[in-house]
Amino acid sequence: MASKLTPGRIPPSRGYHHGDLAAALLDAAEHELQENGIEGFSLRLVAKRVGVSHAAPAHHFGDTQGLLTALAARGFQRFSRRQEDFRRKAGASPREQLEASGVGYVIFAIENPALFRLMFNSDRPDFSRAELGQAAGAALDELEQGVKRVRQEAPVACEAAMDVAATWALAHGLADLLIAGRLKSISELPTRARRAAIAGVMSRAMR
Amino acid sequence: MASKLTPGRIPPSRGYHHGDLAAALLDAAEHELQENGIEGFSLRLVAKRVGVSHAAPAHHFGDTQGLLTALAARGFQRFSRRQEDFRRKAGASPREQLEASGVGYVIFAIENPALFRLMFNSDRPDFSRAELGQAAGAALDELEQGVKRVRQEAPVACEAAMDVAATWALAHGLADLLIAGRLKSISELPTRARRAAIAGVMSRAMR
DNA sequence: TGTACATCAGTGAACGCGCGTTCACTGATGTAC
DNA sequence: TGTACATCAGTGAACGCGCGTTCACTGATGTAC
Repeated sequence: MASKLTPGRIPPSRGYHHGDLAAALLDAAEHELQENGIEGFSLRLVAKRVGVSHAAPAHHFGDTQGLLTALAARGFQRFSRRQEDFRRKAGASPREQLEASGVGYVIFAIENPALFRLMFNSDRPDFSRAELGQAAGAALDELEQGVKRVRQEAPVACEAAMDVAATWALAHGLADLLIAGRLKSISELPTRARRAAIAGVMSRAMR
Repeated sequence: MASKLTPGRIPPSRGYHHGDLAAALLDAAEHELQENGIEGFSLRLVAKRVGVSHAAPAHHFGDTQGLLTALAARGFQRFSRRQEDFRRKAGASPREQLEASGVGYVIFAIENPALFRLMFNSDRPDFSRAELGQAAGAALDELEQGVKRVRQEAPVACEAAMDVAATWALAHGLADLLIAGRLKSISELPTRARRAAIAGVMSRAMR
């Protein structure tokens, strides 16, 4: 990102220039999304939260869609990384790795419900922009590769596309229902138990 | 609904009074939702589509949220009925019945993507209103009962809550990914093949 | 090191727009007698 | 059957609001010399 600070440079804490407004706007936009939902999202509120005039964001993101596109792209990067976190802590077998991805998928959604909705349930970000299209594609590819590795280990008769669909749908459905506050039998568990329940659902269903 | 026509009564095709404006507004709202998405939904456009002044809807639904709540409630009723359609055509065993519900779940979403999103991915309808809460609850209960009947037939060691979660999540995830235009390997199939693929995913995963 | 200048980032006032809601109204309908 | 009246459904003008966007501007920064 062009506005990224050169390393070691300390941004002035106050003053006419912000220092790293682009990043600050993304953070603020994410909080706005959490608090007001996509339906109540506005550029003016984001600017207000950062303490900057409401015309300032245009210098960095063009328009509202630009900001939401950048936010969704950053979301997909974090989404991939979160799944990687879980894979790193899991066993080495393809199956354990795939399950870990699935758990990471769901946990990310729980940790970032508003962002997850922006990424998956909104028409507002522009997926045709390379920035976002690539980030989203990379996240999906990783999952697809995971499924293929499991099939190579224990080949079965079904079509690969259906394996991918089933695995993805399970993780995605769990994520979406949990953040919508349905499936309270799981979402209301304490953190550790909830995580175990999610892992249980993923592993039983992948069997 | 209070505005329901008494049977046999023919509404005047033109005139100051509409005849059955409440139903017409719901239909128009659904089309608006399809065309503009929830994010672009407005009461004024709905009224315009029906050809009525933009203050008229207030007489029937109070405010925007009232209209969206009624629309979502009607959606859940149709959602239940659609699943029932598929159950009626399926085999009698609990497993076949549950699979049929799952397929109906996904097909409904494909047939009514905007409505499905209103029902599951929006904060705008008010689920605390009895009208909607009951319709949504009934749809879920039916699914839950289906899972329980399968477990009675072939009891396994897992918690019932997890069975429900896995089954629901699979159907829901498939639905949500398909209407988001992801999973193109399935969504771009012709109707019959697509339906078969959905049934395949559901049945393999429920195994 | 100092100065001039170009570039950039953010300001704040102004714009037009569509929105939901309110309100006094009027035309149509149904009912009581 | 006819008339008076209450109720209801829809009108259309008006309101204030927050929105995104535009624009001339100004303060800060970095660079060339």
